[in-house]
Amino acid sequence: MKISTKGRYAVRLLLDIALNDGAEPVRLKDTAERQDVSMKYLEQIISILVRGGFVKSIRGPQGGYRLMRAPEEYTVGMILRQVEGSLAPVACLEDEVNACSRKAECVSLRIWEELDEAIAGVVDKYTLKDMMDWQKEMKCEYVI
Amino acid sequence: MKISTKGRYAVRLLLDIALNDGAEPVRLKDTAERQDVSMKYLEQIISILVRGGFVKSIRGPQGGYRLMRAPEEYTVGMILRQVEGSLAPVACLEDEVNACSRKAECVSLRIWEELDEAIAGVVDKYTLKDMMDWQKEMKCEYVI
DNA sequence: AATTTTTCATATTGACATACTAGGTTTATG
DNA sequence: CATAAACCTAGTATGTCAATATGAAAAATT
Repeated sequence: MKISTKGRYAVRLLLDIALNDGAEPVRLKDTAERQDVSMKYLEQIISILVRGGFVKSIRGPQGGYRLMRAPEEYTVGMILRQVEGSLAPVACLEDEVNACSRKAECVSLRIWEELDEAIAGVVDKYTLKDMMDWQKEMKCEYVI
Repeated sequence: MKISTKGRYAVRLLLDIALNDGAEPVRLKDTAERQDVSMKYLEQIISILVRGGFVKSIRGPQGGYRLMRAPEEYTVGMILRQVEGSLAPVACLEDEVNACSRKAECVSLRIWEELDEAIAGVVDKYTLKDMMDWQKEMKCEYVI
C-alpha cells in the first residue's frame, strides 16, 4: 500500500515547475538539484507527463518545461494516476478484465470499494494550487 | 497502492474461520477448497496470524484453527497491518527511521498524512462481525 | 557552421518483493 | 501404529522498483 517514488516525484516535480515558472521555462537539471534527486530519473517521469499533456517542453538551450494549464487544474490524483496507473487498492475494482468471478458474493469488496472512494476523496481534493499556497505560507513563516 | 494477496487472503481466511466455527475447529484444507486458493500459501499466512495471537491452532487429526477473540474484536485494519506491516502510503509516515530530512518543509506530506488517516478510517471501521453479517444477509437473499 | 545546451528515447541493471511450490517434521487421535 | 492435521524452512519464477547508462535529436548561441 505504498505510493511509489515515481508518483511522489511527479507531484513534487510539477509543483517545482509551477513554483519556478517565470520568464524562462524550468529546466529539469535545476529541479533535480533543488530536490536532490536523479535528473535521469526525472526525465523518465516527465516524459510520461509530456505524453499525458500535463506539461509542454521547449528544447534546446534556455529550454525546459511549462505547465499546460493553471495549477488549480491539476489534482494530486490526476498526477498520481497518470504516472502510477490506477490507485484502486485491489485489481478487481479496476475494470471488467480484472474483475473476479466471485465479485457478486464478495463481502471484502465492499470494504475495498469504500477504501477506494476514501483514497480518491483525498487525492482529488487537493490541487497544485493548494500546494503552492502552502509552500508560500511556509516560506513566510521562515522569514518572520 | 495495492493491497497484496497476502492481506486479502488473511481477511478472507479469518472470515472463513469465523463463519465455519463449530464443534470442530476449521481445517486449512477446507478453507483452501472453499476459497480456491493454495493451502500451502494459506499455511504461511496463518502462521503470521498464530504468532500475532489472532488465532489458536489445534494440532493432529480433527485439528484446525479457531479465533482467539470475538469477531467484533478484529478490525480489517488490524488484520492487514499484522500480515502486511504498515498501511501508511509513504515510508516517511511510518517512524523516525524512515522520516526524511525535509519533513518540516514538505507540503506533499500534508496530503500523505490525510490519505493515511482516510485509509485507517475505513479499514478500522469494519470488523469481522460486520463481514459475517453481510455474508449472512447475502445467503438469505439467495434463498429468497 | 560549430558548439553547447537542452530534451528525447531506449536499454540495462541490481535489489527486492510477490506469490507461490516443495519437502519434510511434529503432534495428537483413533 | 497409521493417519491427519499443523508446523517449519527453503527454494523459485516472475515482476516491479528505482534508478543508470548511452546516445540521438533539436534548437539556441557563438
